[in-house]
Amino acid sequence: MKDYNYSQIEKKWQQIWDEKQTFAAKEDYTLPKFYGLVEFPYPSGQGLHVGHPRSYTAIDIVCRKKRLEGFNVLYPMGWDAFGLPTENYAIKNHIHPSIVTEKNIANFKRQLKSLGFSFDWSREINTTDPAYYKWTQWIFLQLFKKGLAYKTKMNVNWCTSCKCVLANEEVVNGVCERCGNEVIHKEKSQWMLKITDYAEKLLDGLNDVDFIERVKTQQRNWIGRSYGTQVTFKTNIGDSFDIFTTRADTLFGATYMVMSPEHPLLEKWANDGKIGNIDDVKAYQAEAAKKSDFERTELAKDKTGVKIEGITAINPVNNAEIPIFISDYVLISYGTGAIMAVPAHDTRDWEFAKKFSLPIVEVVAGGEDVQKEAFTDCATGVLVNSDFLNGLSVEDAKKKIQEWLSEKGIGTVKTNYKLRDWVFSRQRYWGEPIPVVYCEKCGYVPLDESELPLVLPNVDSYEPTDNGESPLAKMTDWVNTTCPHCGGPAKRETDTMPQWAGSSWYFLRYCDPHNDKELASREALEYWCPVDWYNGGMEHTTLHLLYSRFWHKFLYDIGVVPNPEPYAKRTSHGMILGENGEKMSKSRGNVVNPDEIIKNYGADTMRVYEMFIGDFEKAAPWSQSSIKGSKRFLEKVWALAESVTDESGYRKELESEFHRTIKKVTEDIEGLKMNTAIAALMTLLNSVQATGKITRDEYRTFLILLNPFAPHITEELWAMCGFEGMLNEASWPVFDADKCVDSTVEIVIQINGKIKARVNVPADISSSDAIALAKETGNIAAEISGKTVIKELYVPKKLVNIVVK
RNA sequence: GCGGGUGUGGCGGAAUUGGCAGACGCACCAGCCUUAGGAGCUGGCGCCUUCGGUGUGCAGGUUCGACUCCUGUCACCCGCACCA
Repeated sequence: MKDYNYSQIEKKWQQIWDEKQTFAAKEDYTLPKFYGLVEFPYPSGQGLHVGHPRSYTAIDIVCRKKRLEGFNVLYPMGWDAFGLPTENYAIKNHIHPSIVTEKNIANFKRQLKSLGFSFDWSREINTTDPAYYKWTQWIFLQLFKKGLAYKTKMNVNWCTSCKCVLANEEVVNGVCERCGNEVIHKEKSQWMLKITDYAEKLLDGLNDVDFIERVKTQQRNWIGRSYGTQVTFKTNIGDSFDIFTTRADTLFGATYMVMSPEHPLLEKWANDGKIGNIDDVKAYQAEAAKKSDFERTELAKDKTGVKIEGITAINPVNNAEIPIFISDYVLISYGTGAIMAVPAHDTRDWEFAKKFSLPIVEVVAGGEDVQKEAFTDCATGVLVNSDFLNGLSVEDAKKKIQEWLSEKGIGTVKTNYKLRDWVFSRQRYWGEPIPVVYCEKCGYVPLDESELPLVLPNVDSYEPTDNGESPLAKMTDWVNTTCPHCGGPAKRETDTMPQWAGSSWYFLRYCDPHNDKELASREALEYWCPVDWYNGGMEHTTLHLLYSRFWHKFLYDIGVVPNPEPYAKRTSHGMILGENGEKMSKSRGNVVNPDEIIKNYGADTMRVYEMFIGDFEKAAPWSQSSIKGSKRFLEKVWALAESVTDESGYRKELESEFHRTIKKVTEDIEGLKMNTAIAALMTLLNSVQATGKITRDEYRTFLILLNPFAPHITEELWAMCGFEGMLNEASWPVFDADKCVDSTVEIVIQINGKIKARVNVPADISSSDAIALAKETGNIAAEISGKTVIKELYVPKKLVNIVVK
């Protein structure tokens, strides 16, 4: 028999699959469908990482199995190709980003093909292709028309190294998610998308989808809904202002107020000359503005602030005059940018009150001394020192005070979210142009849809500028245009869209990727959507995953897509770590190159190994020696072809094990437990090997079960053994539940829970027979003689336990 | 601080309506085969000194029986982080 020449075999089948378009999704919309999706990669210059195939292989296995089960499967792939690294490479080497992108894509595609993924390459998409980003721009125009895209001057996150604005989601621990450099605040005019309008829908939609729990939790926390009350406070100088609180019940305990240093009322009061200590206030405001996010969160836990002299607030419940402070522990971007401080029942207010020697008044009894520690428990407290609220529970007091406030017209029930609007413009070249012009007369005017795509023009230099403008701003003949509305002179928007734009709807394009009339036909969307199973990284939970749900819900609302949620099911894979247990990175020198692995072990071994490596959801370290186990397994499967007999069916002694394995592999693939599915196949192989031969039908079943994991070797063996057609056209085996159990089983016999003996019994033995048999086995009788039997029990197919004293 | 998760051999990891702990694989050990082996085959392999004990982070509890359930506790990882 020939040796297992994986290189030759893999190349052969990859060619055949390509030529025959074996894995192209069918246009027949009457068939049952399955849409499997993995996050399309950013084609970086480094090429594929061994982490990519973990996700791709898992869903490839699911898709291959679904095809064998008769589903019309869509498993597409494409390129999320706009982005900074390409642009930076282009700057350094003076090559146009599109050329770099093309080269990187070719390399990625070669690598993906060499792993034998069953992608439908006829539906390949590329976010930098004008035919694609035409529709990205089109969606932006729809958002603009509905008032969900707007431009505003605001305090933004600015990465000093990328020279670019970042979304909140892109700032991690005060530094740029991409380059790790410091993020500062900068006042800039930016395009924004009103994702906050969808906060409620994004939260509620989570109840209707099958996402792993940690994804749901993380999105819920990020959106951060909280129910509370907005209360209006008057001041001694007449102006009033609103605060937001979740603890309106503690209103009697409010002993001071705090405003964010950026609160707009401060400027008015300063201009009106109402602030007694204006210099101190201005100094504090300047100090706060200078701080980066990092300093404000990490280093500023220690409370600082300045009391505003000359202005006091009036507590509406008792008309007490209380001081107003400014402090950066109150954020302008959340709630109303001002709070009532209840030091007795809020830890932060308590710290501030201690530092500034402010009164701490207990209004909820049930905790320790509030002078020593804030009492924040809502469940057990009882209201005190609160006039008409006294004696009520926190919950009841909230209701009562809300009624009271609303009667007086000074308080309303209010829901707040942590989620902020999405900063949508970037001062970089390599992104989708924003299809809007600015006209002195008409303001921001969208391009007509017939003008799309607005193609990214060629520029001489892609260098970002220090003044915060996009490289496109230098292209004056492109920038200067006419207003679509009034025909007068106008300027094009020179900022581009963020990397997240193209990926926010790409899964829709796969349904109908060559359509030049609409982003995808209604029939295609109705057939394929929603995505049945989407696997991707946890790092995208509050970025891509949230953004794309937002766009999708918007598209649903304007009638473009038929479902309110884009993804029916979301799972997430753990990282593949370096051999030393650390994250793989060039600088750590622990990067494993997939090309090397394919060359030395083959794609099938690589696939089996990555699936066998451990729990799919957890991080797992790469092991160069463990991969050999997967190779040996496939070598054994190969060698078994020599021992195929002419017998048909399953042999009696192996029948139940075959049925059990079919059951196990079938269920494990659905549960993404590829490691135990492979273990079951290995166990079955060991059992078969022990008999020294395998029947045709047994081998046939085994090859089909293994096919999704190791598609090339199984297809080759299938052909070698002369089974009908191609393996990918075969049917997934079904198991018979009745045949999963052996007719006799080994049970253990315990005395007082300790194992004393084992015995084979018929699987359907009665309880009394089993116990009787147990007592006759080995030295059980001797062990229990002279003792009192208190209890005897039989757990079917497991054990007999005799309890004695 | 808040939220989520994890803790099992030398290693990756199996096992949950409570029922044989360590499946499967790696590494390792012994033997066979070989001129040779980073190949293959056979066997062994949690810990303790054998009989026999003991063992799933630690300490208790429930139970005939606990990796699994309960109480407390420790450690680590991830996410968010002054969100009122």
